[in-house]
Amino acid sequence: MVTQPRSMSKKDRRLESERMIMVAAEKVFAEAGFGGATMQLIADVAGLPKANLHYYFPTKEALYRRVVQDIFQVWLKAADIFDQASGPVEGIGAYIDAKMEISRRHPAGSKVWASEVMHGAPVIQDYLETTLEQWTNGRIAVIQSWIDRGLMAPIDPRHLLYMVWATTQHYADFGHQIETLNSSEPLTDAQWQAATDSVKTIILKGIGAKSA
Amino acid sequence: MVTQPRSMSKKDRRLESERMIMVAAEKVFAEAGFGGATMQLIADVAGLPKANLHYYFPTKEALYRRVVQDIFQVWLKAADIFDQASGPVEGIGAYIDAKMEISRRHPAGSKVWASEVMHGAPVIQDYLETTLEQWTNGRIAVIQSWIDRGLMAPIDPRHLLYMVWATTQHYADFGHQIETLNSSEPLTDAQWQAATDSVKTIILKGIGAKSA
DNA sequence: CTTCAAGCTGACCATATGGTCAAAATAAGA
DNA sequence: TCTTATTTTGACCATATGGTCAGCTTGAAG
Repeated sequence: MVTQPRSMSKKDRRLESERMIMVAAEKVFAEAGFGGATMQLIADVAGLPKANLHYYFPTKEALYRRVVQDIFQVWLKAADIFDQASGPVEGIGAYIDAKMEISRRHPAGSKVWASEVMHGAPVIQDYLETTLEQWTNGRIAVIQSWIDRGLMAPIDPRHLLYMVWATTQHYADFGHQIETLNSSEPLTDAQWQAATDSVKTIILKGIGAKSA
Repeated sequence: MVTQPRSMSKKDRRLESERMIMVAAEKVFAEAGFGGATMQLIADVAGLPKANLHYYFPTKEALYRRVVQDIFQVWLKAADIFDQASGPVEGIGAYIDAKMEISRRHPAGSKVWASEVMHGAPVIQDYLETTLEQWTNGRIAVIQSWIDRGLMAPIDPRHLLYMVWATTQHYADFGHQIETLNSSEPLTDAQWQAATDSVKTIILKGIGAKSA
């Protein structure tokens, strides 16, 4: 078994090409929106001729859909931590950590998601109605159990989730505004840490979270 | 003095026409993004021929710029309450009330603003660097004075502001997602009130706000 | 080496879009 | 009523864009 194969199989090359295109597409869709993005620009960013994109992805919509689906998966995976927690301090705290990390590492993905939802979720409406709703209801049940066990104040779990989503994603979606208000400098490690701490402090204190 | 003048002056008619176009434009820009919006669609929504739009607004960018500037004004005005407050409970509480009300009444404007910032603020960057920065610094000073007077916990005022912005605007920008998770029904009056209460409760408690 | 399927690409096309313009319609003032 | 400035609009244009396609290249299997 070779750990770093010099040459890839055909299947691997195909996946690799698709991956490169999707990375470029995510970036361009995030910067220009679906309507403002052009296949030509995505091709340029990916360093490929435009016709090559259409070899791997038949239409702009198809490419966009794949990008959004990809982001949604990252989104959901970040929530695994949530379930293994014994109480709100650990669970919500870790969830905020994870979501802030995603905002920092994958701001483009967050923006594409935000843009998609803002425009009425034309391509992932079915995901919202199925996967997201199930996930949300599951998490609401967990939070409710914490409330029932007296581990936090009787806050409506739904609005708590919205607040966590809104606040953490804000650092990605509105990153440009935040950077501008930071003397047009990207946040430093320390500033990201301070932001995360502030968010966690306010929310955990705000819901009266107690360790289990 | 006639309270409801049957006929308007030339100036009024011009303003009225511009207003109608901008209302239509705000809606279309919010739904489709700048790139996805078309002058033809805006014209259709406004009930005017496309050429008429270009009589009042020379280019798509000019129209868009006016729409964004308009929104920014509403944004700033909502903050007046902030200053007249004696302490964080009244000031931040009223600010959250006002911003939630805006999210409910002008979701399209919020979306246009979000879209603009997400794409790097190509047309209102100067506003971010001047007006918004000044406004923000002013509010930070107010919050800091509250902290100094022991009226709230020593939270970084900047991140507190971001949290208020993020959370309140989330109800407009992600309104579609929220509606989907609400059995695809718009939030009722009671649900909006519950949302506002939840947000205020968590944040005010989270920062340890005391009445002055 | 030959074969052939998979991968790649320049050139091309139909359409949609932002924007223009000349002429018609309308309204205001003398 | 006549004149003039403003407003309105259908028709038109140049360009950009999503998508197609025929032919070329590549590389693996036999």
